[in-house]
Amino acid sequence: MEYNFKETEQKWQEYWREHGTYKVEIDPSKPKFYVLDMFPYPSGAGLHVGHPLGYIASDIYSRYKRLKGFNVLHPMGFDAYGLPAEQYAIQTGQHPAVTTEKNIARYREQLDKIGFSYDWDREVRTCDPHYYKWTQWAFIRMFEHYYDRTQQQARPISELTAHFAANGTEGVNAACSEELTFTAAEWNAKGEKEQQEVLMNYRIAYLRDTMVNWCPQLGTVLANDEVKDGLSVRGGYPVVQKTMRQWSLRVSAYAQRLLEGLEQLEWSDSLKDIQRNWIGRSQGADVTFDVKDSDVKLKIFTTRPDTIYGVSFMVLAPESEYVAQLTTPEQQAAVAEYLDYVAKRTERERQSEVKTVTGVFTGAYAINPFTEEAIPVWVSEYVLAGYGTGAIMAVPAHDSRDYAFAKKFNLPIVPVIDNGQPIDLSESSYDAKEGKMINSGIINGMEVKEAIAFIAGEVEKRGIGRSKINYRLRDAIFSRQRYWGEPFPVYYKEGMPYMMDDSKLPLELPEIDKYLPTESGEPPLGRAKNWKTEEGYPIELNTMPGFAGSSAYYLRYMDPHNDKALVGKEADEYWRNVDLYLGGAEHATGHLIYSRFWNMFLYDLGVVCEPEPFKKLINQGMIQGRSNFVYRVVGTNTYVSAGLKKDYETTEIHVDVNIVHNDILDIEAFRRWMPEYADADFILEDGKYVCGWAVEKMSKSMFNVVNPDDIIEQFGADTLRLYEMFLGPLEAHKPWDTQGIDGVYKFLRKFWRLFMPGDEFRVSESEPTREELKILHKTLKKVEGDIETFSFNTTIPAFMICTNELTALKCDKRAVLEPLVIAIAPYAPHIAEELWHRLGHTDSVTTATFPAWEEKYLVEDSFEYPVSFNGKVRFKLPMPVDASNADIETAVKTAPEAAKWLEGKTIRKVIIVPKKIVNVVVG
RNA sequence: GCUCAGGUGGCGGAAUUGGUAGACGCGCUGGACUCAAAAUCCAGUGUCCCUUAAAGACGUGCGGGUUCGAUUCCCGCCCUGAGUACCA
Repeated sequence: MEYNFKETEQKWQEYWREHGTYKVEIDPSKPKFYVLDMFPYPSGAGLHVGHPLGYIASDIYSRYKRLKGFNVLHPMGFDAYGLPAEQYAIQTGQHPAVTTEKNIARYREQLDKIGFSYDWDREVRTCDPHYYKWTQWAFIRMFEHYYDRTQQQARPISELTAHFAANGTEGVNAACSEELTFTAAEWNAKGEKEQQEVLMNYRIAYLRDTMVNWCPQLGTVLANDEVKDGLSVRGGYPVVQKTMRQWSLRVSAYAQRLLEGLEQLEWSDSLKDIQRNWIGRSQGADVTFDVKDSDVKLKIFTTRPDTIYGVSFMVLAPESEYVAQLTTPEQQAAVAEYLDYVAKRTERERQSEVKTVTGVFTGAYAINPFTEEAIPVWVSEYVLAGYGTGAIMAVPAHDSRDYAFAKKFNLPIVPVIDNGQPIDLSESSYDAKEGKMINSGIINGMEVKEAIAFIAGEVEKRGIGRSKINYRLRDAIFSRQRYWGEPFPVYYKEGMPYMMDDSKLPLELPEIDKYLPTESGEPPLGRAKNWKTEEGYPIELNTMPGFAGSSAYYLRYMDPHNDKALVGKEADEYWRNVDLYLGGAEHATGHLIYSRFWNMFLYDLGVVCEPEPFKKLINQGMIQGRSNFVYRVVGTNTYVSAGLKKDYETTEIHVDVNIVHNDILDIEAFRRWMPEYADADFILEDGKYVCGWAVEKMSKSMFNVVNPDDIIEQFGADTLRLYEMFLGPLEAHKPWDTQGIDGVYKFLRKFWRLFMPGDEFRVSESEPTREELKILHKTLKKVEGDIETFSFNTTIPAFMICTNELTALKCDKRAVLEPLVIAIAPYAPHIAEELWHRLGHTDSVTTATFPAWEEKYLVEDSFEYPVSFNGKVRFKLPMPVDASNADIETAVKTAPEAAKWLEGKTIRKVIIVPKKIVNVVVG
């Protein structure tokens, strides 16, 4: 009887649902294991075959861990707030909640068909008030805390106000937007509003005028990770810099901990690297320069204090406050003109024209504290306002950007480092941190490293600066001018923001009639009626960004129905954190940073017991599409086969991969596909039309989307699961090609036939042979080793070989077949469940124990005799250490084991192979 | 530019971490079964030389090196992909 996947898969999916097979509860008697997928945003297009790749891998691992005796938490949910639903709402008037609900239902339906072991009772949706109540709750906590650098943790803002009242800013070491200094008396003299303004400088969630990435087309601001190459990641619209009053999260306060925390994590090195670069720690020093004929102290940040004798000019960022302070009356007009030019440039222009050097002289001169020389102060857009102090000392001889600037404006280039060979400064600067100092007064002759430390110390001694660490990581802008997001639990009194009481949570998203900004330019929530507190205070009109809801969702899965806490103590202490997290690497600088920050904050508050949310992380690769092309002869409706196209001038046109088989076009289907092709002519080769192909992103516009539903319909879910794993290494990007799926489909049917040699299900209870046991244990060992290392792609061949070998032996022993059913269950749960029940079990295969393999069955026993192998004879011999080929030959000849097999034969070749085995080719 | 990952048959990819390169699958070729097709099964399939086979030579991006032995380690290039981009 052939395997009927359709009937079987449906039957067991229903069984699992009815029996609550995948429901999980806290069980202190078992070790826990938490396997998580990055939850999807349910888009209108539904899933394509690329999406489930990671889900299948994590499901295999979950099922395996369960068979290994772990209590496995494996939940799924939806990142339900997002731009597409809102855009759709703007166009159609359809409420985003309705669209989202519909898309989720579709996703759920598709996911269910694949046979995942999710505990759906724990599902979370970020747009559900029961869920976002806790997003709002966490935000309020961030508002109520500041970051104490001395204690290296978040502390209640009340501690800070108490300190201010007693000592002013004296002794305060808090993360802040700008360093403030005031006395206790000054603090106490301030009014409520003034005090609140000061505290805003310290709060972890704070409201402030900031330079933001404004995207006019989307009508909203974007975080740094939502912008790429000056364009919005979603939509690809231009982004400009603009000052706006926005909520921000003081992520930068956690920079050092985010950096150090990486050490403990089992993440790929490349992913850790991306985060390290994003955090961008750099060790240097602040140095203050006096300004000639002025009281202004010009503070700069440098990582190369050693080059201070080579400073030949200073540069300010155009947005720097110093510009106004330092510009001389004579230069006023020129500077104003330059600032105007800079303001008009978009972020994209600025980035694409990096090589173009621009700038203007302020007219001011700074005094080099070491040489006492007066050096000109310039303004240029190559210096960024947001990093360091927004001002630099320029050393053109040893910094390529300063070099380009000096060349353009004819400023002096003074070498201060000698690396042994003559340094040629006519073409480029010498940026390396190696060599001896020259032309450098007190540090002449020192090595660069020495000089850096010396000058840093000297600067500190003279009180004109101090060592400083800067981070590239910026605070996260947290306001979005959109409708479809979490409302802020914030109201305004006399223009100052106040948090709502926890008892008012969740603050539910109000209904509005249209989803566009208001006529006066307010965000969509400006349209909401009665959007005020009971006391009549107006409520915040912005909503939270996409990453708000996804930052702590893994905690909510632990205790999804708890109405009293984000996560209860018991649940948190049992499940702790995610043991295995699977998702795409594109979240490296967004979600994965924000989540770690959010979790560390909650850790500081004692809400969670682990400082890091995701212990081990695997980035599954993307499944790309494999597109097919036809070639239209220019100016005709004639299409030429790929092999002949070089003789014609052609246009390449995407053709639906679903009407192409093995790169051969189904001509009739093509004619039916679109009206314009109805009377197409073809130039064939060998009677066939051969299509071209290319690997591209899987997308509708390329006509290369493959829907998992179609694959399941044709081959079944187990085949889809196996094939997705078989395609290649989990972490690699790889194209989907349906052609190869036959192989695993055939394998499953062969596996089935092991139990069904005739028409009847039949296993024998007799003792297996040593050979059969060897095949079994070899396979079990391979499967276990592969799952533990996430090499799922090489497990499938192991199952195939095993099945072929057992088929050849006509093995029907229960003692061999039953363990194989358990071993394959994580990969192909439906067929395994069916066989398990046919084997006479009444419980689910998920409650079985993963069979242990034993070394004793794997020991090679045939090596005392030579085996014929590709015309070679193989011996087991101790491998001679440090032996030349000749020595090995001697060793072989004289070895007692070998003598009897070499009698009267000539050794033609000796090959040493692993495990001290020698291959001898005899003539 | 900098950082990281990678480059193996017609294709996807293996190779127990320095030990028989190309497992397994696809595709292709031939055969069995069939009136025929589908399905299934069997055999072959890196390149060159050759009627075929044996035997041989060459083969893991390119050029060197270490080693008895290198896809694996080292040095220098080339190419592809990803991240990042005036971060001082």
